[in-house]
Amino acid sequence: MRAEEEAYDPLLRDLNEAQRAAVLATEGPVMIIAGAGSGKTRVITYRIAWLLKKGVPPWQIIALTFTNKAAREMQERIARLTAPEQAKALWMGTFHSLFARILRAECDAIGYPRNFTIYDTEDTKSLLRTILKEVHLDDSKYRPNLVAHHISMAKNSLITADEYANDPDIQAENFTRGLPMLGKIYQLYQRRLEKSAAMDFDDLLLKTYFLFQERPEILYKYQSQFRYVMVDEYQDTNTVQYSIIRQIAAMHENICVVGDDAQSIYSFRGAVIENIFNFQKDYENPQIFKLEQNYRSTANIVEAANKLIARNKFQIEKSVWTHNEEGEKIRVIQALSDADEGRIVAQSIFETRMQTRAANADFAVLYRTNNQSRAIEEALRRLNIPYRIFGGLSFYQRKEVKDLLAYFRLAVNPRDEEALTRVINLPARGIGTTTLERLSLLASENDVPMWEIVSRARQFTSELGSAPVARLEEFAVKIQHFSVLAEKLSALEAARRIAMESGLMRLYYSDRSPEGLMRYQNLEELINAVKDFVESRQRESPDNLPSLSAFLAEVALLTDADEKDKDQADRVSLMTVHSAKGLEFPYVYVVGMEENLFPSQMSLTDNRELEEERRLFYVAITRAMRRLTLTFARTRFRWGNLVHCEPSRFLFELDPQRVEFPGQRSFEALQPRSAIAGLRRKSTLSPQAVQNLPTYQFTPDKPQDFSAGMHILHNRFGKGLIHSIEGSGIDAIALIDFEEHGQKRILLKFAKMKILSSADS
DNA sequence: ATGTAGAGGGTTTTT
DNA sequence: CCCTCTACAT
Repeated sequence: MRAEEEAYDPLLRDLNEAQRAAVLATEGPVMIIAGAGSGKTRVITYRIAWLLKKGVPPWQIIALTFTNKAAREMQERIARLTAPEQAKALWMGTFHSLFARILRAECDAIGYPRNFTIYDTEDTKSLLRTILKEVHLDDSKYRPNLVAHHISMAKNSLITADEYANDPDIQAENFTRGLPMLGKIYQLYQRRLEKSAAMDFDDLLLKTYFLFQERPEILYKYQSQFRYVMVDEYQDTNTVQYSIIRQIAAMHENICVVGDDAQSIYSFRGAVIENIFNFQKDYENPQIFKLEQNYRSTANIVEAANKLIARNKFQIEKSVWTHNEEGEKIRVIQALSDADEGRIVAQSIFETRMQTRAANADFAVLYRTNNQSRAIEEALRRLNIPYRIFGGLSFYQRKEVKDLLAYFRLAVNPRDEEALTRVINLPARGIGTTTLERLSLLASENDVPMWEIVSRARQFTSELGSAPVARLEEFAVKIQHFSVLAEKLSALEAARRIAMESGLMRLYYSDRSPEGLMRYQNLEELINAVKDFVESRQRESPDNLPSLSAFLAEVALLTDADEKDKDQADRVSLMTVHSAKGLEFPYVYVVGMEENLFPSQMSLTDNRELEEERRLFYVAITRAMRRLTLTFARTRFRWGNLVHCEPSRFLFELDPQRVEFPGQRSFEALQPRSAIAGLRRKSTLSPQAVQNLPTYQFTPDKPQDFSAGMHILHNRFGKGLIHSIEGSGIDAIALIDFEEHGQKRILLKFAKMKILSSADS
């Protein structure tokens, strides 16, 4: 197609100039920096539609997203732009789901069965608890949550269990952390997963990486297939994701990454914001497009957000602007307590609805932490305002649902030890803790999955006793029967029969309490989910019946955000700022704008983390289309006691021209002078100075500013702690312990380092 | 084997 | 505060 024809293609008419350029640049490395509200999703979907229109077969395009929801929405939009069959044949989905698909196809190469189980975080923690108990480690010191986090971070950084356990630096670090056994636990955990034919979320990525690394012919196959690679939210990729993308894209280099460094908010789970900064170095001659026109928000909101984010030192230069009207000023409201804050928000929603005829669904209340929802909920209920909470316990995490799923899992993969221990005595069949302990011991002595012992219990009669053996045999026969059902029947039939014959339906039915009833209904709901799954699969290919194992494969990667909103009722949305990313609402309330909450107190000591909090606030602000309201409370219940709160420093970082204080004369009137002075002092950088800084720059502090005990950030070696300083003046040399690079001697006059926190803080 | 009381611990964010 | 785990009693 010629350039002039392209300009007339109806597909391109809906795009502005920058968007169109980004869509048309299909070949070679491309980075699209998409400011908030600049039509990012539109560009991705149109770009893919354009490729399809040019005749690229859909299966040659892989498009990676972070949530199933994003993938689904884009796929739907592409289906509308092109044809549904085409959209369906795209490799479009989350990193986890697409790589799980590849791993199942290539399972032989990694020594896993096709039906491997995916452990969710619950399973992971439960397995860790078991291991900790077995090696007699104190789980209040080795908190499963903490251990899981360290293992996850290691996996996200491509460090295997053996590497982790054998690396002297890591060992030393864990020793000083007071967790010397971490490496050992990681190894045990990994062996246990493999014995269970299970993978955790991170394994789906890590094992894909090593598969490609160790089997070039398999990598070659996928490299050849995926001629076009697209990655959404590139600023949130971690090291494994980044590395796999490089592997896949290496052949054709038709890679397009889309993101916004200003919205990078997931470093806590291993995201490396540098990935987006480094794109220009990683790929040759990349084309860079910046989508800077905001279509979403009023000028007041856009400008306030710009000015706020300009305070961050690490960023890619861009200027988001809008043609939209000036709009209302941002409202900052003080509340006396968290309950009062809820009341104010609810009242305001009520009034706004009356004045503007806005729908409930036009409102969102955003908060930093999930537990803040409570006060808001109560207030909304009092005014009879319907609401919906996003996040929290997902359907698939509820106990009874996990119980039945465990039976499904066992039917498909009896080696799944978490599933086995979960239901081996549910409903109660006289297999108590003693028997379970013996089973576990036998399994590790014989180095086989626990299921081996259960299914051959008779051979261990002397260890287990004859009564338990009889019960175990009965249980084993039942599971084997379920396996046959799962193999022979459709997912729905198998699910129904397993639900009945496992005894779970009866168990929960017999509980006549309201909670019991709820649980029973949830089981039915799960069966319905299987039904939906079967029906939607059959719509795609009517000839073959989807199996239970196919259902499990899909369900393992669903989260609460993906639950179908069958309930389209008109409700106010309540959610964390994190889960609001990518969404927009006409009226947004950001509550809890207080020090130690937003920014979170965990972030205060580390400048990088504080910048991430600021980006998070940027995300919050830019969700709003028409009106943005920020509230903070002077007191709040925390851990059950009332604490005094200070307004967030972020409030003081907003452009005063764009803010108003309904019912207050000014910000100053809200508090004692000293508090203001203190907050003001913390934000000394003038916005102009910040804006004039070059792209992704690094401003080092001066040599004389450093002293022993400081935490610093070095431009090459990363984070470190100054051990001591020898000499003085221009020849001073610092001995620094770097987190990643060990101890180094650095001449201060040449060092490019920043102070993260000083010794006394 | 099941239930209850009491202690202890956790609050950042999630595929 | 609220949830979960444990210990102990039944």
